[in-house]
Formats: sequence, C-alpha cells, structure tokens
Amino acid sequence: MQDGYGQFCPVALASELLAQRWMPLVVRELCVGATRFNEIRRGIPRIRPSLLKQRLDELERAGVLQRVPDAKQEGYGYQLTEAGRELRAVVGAIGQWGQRWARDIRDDDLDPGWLVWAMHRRLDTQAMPPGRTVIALTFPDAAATERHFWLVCERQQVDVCLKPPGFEPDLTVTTSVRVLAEIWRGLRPLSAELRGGRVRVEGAVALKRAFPRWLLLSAYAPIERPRVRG
Amino acid sequence: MQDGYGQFCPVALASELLAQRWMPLVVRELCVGATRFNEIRRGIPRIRPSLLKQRLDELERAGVLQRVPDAKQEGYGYQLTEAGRELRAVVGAIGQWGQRWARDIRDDDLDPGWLVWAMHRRLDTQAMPPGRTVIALTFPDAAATERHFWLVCERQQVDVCLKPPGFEPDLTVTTSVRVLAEIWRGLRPLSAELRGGRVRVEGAVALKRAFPRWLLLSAYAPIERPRVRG
DNA sequence: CGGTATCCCCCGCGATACTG
DNA sequence: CAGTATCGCGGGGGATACCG
Repeated sequence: MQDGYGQFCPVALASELLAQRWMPLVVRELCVGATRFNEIRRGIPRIRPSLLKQRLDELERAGVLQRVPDAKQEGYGYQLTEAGRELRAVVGAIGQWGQRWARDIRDDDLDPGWLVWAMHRRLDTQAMPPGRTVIALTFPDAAATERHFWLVCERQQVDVCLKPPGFEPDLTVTTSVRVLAEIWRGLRPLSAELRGGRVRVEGAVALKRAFPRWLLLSAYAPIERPRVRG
Repeated sequence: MQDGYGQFCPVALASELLAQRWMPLVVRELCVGATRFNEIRRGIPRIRPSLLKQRLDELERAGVLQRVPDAKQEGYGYQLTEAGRELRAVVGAIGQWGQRWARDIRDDDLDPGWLVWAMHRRLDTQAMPPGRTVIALTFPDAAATERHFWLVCERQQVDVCLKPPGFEPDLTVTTSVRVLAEIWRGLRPLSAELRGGRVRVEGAVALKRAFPRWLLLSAYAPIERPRVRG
C-alpha cells in the first residue's frame, strides 16, 4: 500500500510523499518555523510520537529536511533544505483552498490548546507595551483541564502556560472556543464580537483598546470564504 | 483513521480530503479535463474501480464536483464545481514541486500505457497535416502486451489504440520507455535523443522533421529540475 | 460503459505504556 | 526532551466475479 502509484508524473511522485496522513501538517509546522520534535508535536497534538518520527524520517530521506545538532539548545533540530522551503508553496495552496472551500468547523475540531498555540505564533509583540505583557485566556465552555491559558509576551518571545505563570495578568479575555476560533480564521470580525459581548476583555483601558491590534490572526484569515454550498 | 485531524486550521481541513491516498491523482485527472469514470481510470490505471468510486463520492460530498447526466454521450459525467476548479492551484503546486524535487524515476514507474495516454492529451494537432495522422509507437524494452501503441490524430481528437487501427502509420517511433518518459518530463531534450539515435523516427521526411513540434510534453516539463541531491 | 460485490490479507495507524 | 515497544483494528490492495 505504501508502494508508489506506478506513475512518473510529478504530481504522483510528489504525492507519494506529501499525500500521506499527517504529512501536510508536519510540513506546515516546519514551514512556520518549528524545529524541535516536541515543538512540532505541540502544533499537531493528535499525532503519535512514533508516527511523527516516521514522517520526519521520510522527509529526511526525501531530502526535505536535515537533522542537525541544535546550536542554541541541547539535542537536535530539524531544518528545512531548499527542497523543503519550496514546500511552502504547496502548503500555501492547500491552506488557501481550505480557507475558501473546506468543510465548516465541527465541534470536535475545536481544540482550545491548539488555538492558543496557533495564536501565540501570531502575536504582534511590537504593538504591546515595553516589557512583559500577560494575557489570561478563559474558555468557559471548555473542559476543566483546558479552560485556562496564559500568554506571557515579551518582545522576542511568547510563552504559553497551562498554569498561572506567577505574574498577574494585564488583560483577561473570556470567550467561547468557537467564537475565538472563527475570529482567528477570519470568519468573524473581532470588533463585532467585542461589541456583542461574545468576547469580553478585562484590564486597563489602554490595553483593552490596543488588544485587537495584537492579534494577527491566521495567515489565511484575509482570504474571503465564499458562501457555504447548498 | 479517516477521522479528521482535530484541528480547524484550513490546511488540516483541506488535507482531510486531499491528502488521502490516490486523491491528488483523481483531482489531477479532473483538472486536465477527464469527465467519465473510465476516462479517469485510464489516467490512474492502478486504482481499483471501487476505490475510485469511493473517492469520487467523497469529492462530490465535499462540493468539489457534481455528477451530471452527460449531454453528448449516454450515462453520466463528473464536472468540477467552482471549488473543484480552484483545486488546480493545489495540483499545480504539487506538480511544480514534484518536477523539481521529487525522487528520481524508478523502473516500476515506467508504465508505457500511461505514458502514451499522457502524451495523447498533449499533442499539437494544429501542427500536423490536415486530415488524419497515424503515429505508431514501439517500445522494444516493454512487455509484449504493451510494446505497441497507435495514436490516431485528427484535428479535434486523438485516439489511443492498443491494436493496429487499420490505417497505415504515417510515422513510426521507436524508443525505450525510459527515454521517452524522461523526454516527456523535460529531463532530456528530444533533439539530443534523436541525434543520438535513442529515439528513431521512420516516415516521410517532412513528417519526421515536423514531429518534434507535435509533442507538447508535460505541463511541468519547462520547470528546471535542480541537481539531484547528494 | 460504469460500476458493485466478495473474500482475503497486509500493514498503516491508533492507543497505551515505557525509556535513556 | 525525544523518542521506542507492543498490541490490535480496520482501511486499502489484489483477485475475481457479476450486473444494469
């Protein structure tokens, strides 16, 4: 079954590698800059580590990435080669199409931990006040273990905490997972959700007013989604 | 296993549909204009009809195609919707990447029947003499049952025959499957293979000289393939 | 032509547990 | 942190036959 397609067409040869389960997500993580094994895993919470390792090995054999000693930290990191960097075009095409035409979001797609992890990559820390800004996120509709998150934002780095980080939050945001997910996807405007009270923000007035500019949303959010099909 | 990825990311939602086995090839066939079941099948010889039907049903449910009564012939045809037509960008990105970076062609990718089927879609009949032009193809290295093919070319239509069509060939082309496959992929120039005698053409001089202009090759052939990786 | 039906087998994948 | 080990299920591949 993992044999090829018996064709030398470039679409077929590429698909032998790329159209395997989980593969587009692994490539997506690498393209947005993840390098460490567990960093990739956080972006794909439901993949088994053994399968992730298998996929990474396949990508290495295909010349898409290299496993290199990590200079900054201990251990190894996965780095894209030129062939791997050019996969951005493939992931981008899939994402663009998905933004416009993929199925609607179901309740079991709504993983709050993944949402916060995705958001933490797309925060404009330059637009925040100097120093540290702590944002507490609360999803009243989520299961107890994934109801509270904290984003500890500094100029060069944003950390996601599952427990109170020890610093008092500067801003507290309360909303449902679906509302924030659809805002992140660009399917609802944040402004309307704030006005309608479906997103509630507590904190200093200056921070509350600046907050919408911190959220960069999904890279695909600007792409218009046509009317749902009948 | 065919459950989703548990993410509302557009890349993940699109991949649930598109990153299944065979799916990129099915979409490719639809994008190059195949509409009938057996027409799609000829472009994907190794797929089981039951699985092809399953994939087509998934695409219909996803709103990518519609099954409509075929006006010209009896039976039904599969037509892409707007969502389906926009998949050309995805197939195109995969094909471009594959042309540049996918693995080299192995012997078991070299299906001569598929090669001839792919070529028949990309023949410039406008460049041929008026009326009917019959090209006989011979692959001395192929198994007996797929050694001989005939392309019966008319202005609006090209037919692939597995048996002598009853018309004398105007041109007879003899070469190995690999050489012609790599020419079709743009990995070797036809001119050099003709000069080197690895492609032999028999027939009237005017036709022999015109023949190279009839072959439009793969749509991805113009894309340069970087040096093979080390 | 455009599929369906059936049986069998394999292995990719998921789940759980464990480790240097 | 970065994986490995083990077990079990079921989707997909192969072959063959059948049908409106």
